Amino acid sequence: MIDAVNSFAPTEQRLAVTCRRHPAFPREPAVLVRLVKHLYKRLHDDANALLKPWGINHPEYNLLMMLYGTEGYTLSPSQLAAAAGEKSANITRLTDGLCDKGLIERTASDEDRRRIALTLTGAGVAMIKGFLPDVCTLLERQTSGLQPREAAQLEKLLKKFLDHLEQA
Amino acid sequence: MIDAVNSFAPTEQRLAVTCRRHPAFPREPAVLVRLVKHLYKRLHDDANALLKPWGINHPEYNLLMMLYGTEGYTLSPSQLAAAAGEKSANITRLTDGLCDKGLIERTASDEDRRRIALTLTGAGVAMIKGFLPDVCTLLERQTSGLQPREAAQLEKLLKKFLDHLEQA
DNA sequence: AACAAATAGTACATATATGTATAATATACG
DNA sequence: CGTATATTATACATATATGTACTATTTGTT
Repeated sequence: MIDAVNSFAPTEQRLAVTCRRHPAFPREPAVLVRLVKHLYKRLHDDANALLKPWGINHPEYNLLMMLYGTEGYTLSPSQLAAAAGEKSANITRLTDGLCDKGLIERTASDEDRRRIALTLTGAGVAMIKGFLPDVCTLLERQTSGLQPREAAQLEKLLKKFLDHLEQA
Repeated sequence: MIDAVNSFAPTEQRLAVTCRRHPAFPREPAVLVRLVKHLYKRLHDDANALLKPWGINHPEYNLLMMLYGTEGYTLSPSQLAAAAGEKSANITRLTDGLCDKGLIERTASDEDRRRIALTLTGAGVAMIKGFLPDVCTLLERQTSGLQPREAAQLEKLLKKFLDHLEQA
């Protein structure tokens, strides 16, 4: 093993001290919340680094991918917000940038005048096809430490965690 | 069941379409990355909301807790960055704010003149003791959908995921 | 001993993200 | 039908976060 030092150890150590001082402090939830945060920061940074040469950042990439996975490559800002996990104001800011880059376009909705339709352009589709191989490699590398069975179990548990958060 | 609609469904649906279009697209890693992101955003927002009446935000809370869990309530900025999972420039900005609020103080290090010692003040310790009950309640509620065995398994898998990210 | 390389922490310009007010429009209700 | 309520999307002021250059200092190397 190259280097078994666990980057989470400094965090866990401090939580252990807090638990000794306050036996009622819920160690497990505190550990889980911080693991999610550390993972998120790392995954976010790695994706930003890979996408930088393509002139987009991780959230922009995510929006493009959610449109790409939709019939007609089209979603409204509200739908895109839900699919991408972004606040509505951020959707406006991010989609402004993607429009400026010519990767998506905004058009009025036929059925509801309050709504806007966001659609991938030809350039947007081309860019996705361009970076997909690199992104696939990154994604595979990020989770290569997990066996398929473990990844499936992790998915199940993360979903359960998320579902319950949303019922509170 | 009150409302079984799964907030992650819009995301997963789009990933499924992408996988059909690109069989080599790694669905499992893409799902895991987005579950982590959705969880992080939600956990972050909930903590910010709870802490707002205390005049601090989630990252500031986290720094206070890492100091609280340390001998003498003292860490250097580098150590705090590692424990809290924050970039060094953010540590400077956040600790500036906590100093302004009188919750921590900066002093020179005896053993290394490049270093600074960050220490909780009496007011900082008092604030932690003040909000801990509410934070404990939030933490317990956030993970109450998971059985203890599931939470332990989730911790193990998240650690494995994180460890591997850091060996890349 | 002298110099090179690395580390610690910060300043600051820039990037990213958000809360909330607002206007326009659709839907619900009496 | 008229009015109230909810929804959609955005503007914009503010909050949060970061990359990188820099200075001071420590450690490593020759």
